[in-house]
Amino acid sequence: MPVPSLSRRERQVLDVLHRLGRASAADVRDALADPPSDSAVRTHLRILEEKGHIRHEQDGPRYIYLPVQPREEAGRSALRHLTKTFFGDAPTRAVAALLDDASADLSDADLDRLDDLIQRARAQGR
Amino acid sequence: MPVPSLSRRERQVLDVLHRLGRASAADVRDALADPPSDSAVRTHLRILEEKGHIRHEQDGPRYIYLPVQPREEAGRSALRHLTKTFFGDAPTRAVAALLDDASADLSDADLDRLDDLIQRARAQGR
DNA sequence: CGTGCCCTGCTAAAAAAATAACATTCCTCC
DNA sequence: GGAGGAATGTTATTTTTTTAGCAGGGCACG
Repeated sequence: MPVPSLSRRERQVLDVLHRLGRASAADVRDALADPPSDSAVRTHLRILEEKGHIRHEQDGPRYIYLPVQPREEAGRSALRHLTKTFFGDAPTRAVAALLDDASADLSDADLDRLDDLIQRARAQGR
Repeated sequence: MPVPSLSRRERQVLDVLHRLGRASAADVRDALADPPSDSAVRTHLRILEEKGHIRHEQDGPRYIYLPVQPREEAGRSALRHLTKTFFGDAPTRAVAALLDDASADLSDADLDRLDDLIQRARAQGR
């Protein structure tokens, strides 16, 4: 398990970038529940970039920051850690928790898609 | 979204406790990838307890620490946050990632159980 | 043109976190 | 009952994090 090398704020900022996909310093600040000064946010962005977790593109006068690691991939890795930590490394149990939590909001189409995923897993498993 | 009030180390230590269920200071230290001194671990445990995240029981001469919030519950809450951050708040997509990642290791019994969960969700949805 | 505004980079200071040293307490076993 | 060992509590120090102040550059617009 890789030691998380991010401080609390850095984690927050990086999460925001994953959520938004791409964002300016001001966007990030707006998305934080507990925002520090604009200048502070900028410092974190600069440090995250130094550490190689994000990069920026120029957009006219301003920088637009984006995560280096694709969202999907970062999500998988976070899921693995979470599954280990809270679900005894049993993905099925994590899935159960997700479904249980969300079941009220799932459409029939969603459920069909899930059935499909399971079909695929069965097919692949043999 | 609650602002995470835990520092990096505190998060690590609490994760270990969730993973192990219950653990002494030495157990926690052993479980850390990058362990500081025994004394440092103890300080974190004491602080986590002050903050109300963990509690301890006396076990003979030593303390056994455990999370206050049940593992399952903490897991759900972490899943919600993760789903928002990395999967556009779409639980189905988180499930897809989990299954995709784990499909090779899932037994038929696991898959049956998942089918069952989906059945239930369908039943509940109407 | 030049003034004001918005952005970035740099730097320094304050606050929080992480660590470990040391004292103390309690139990066990001779 | 005393010595040794293992655990906890307390406190101090170092390191990291977090924050913001301030200078500089470029663009838009009067």
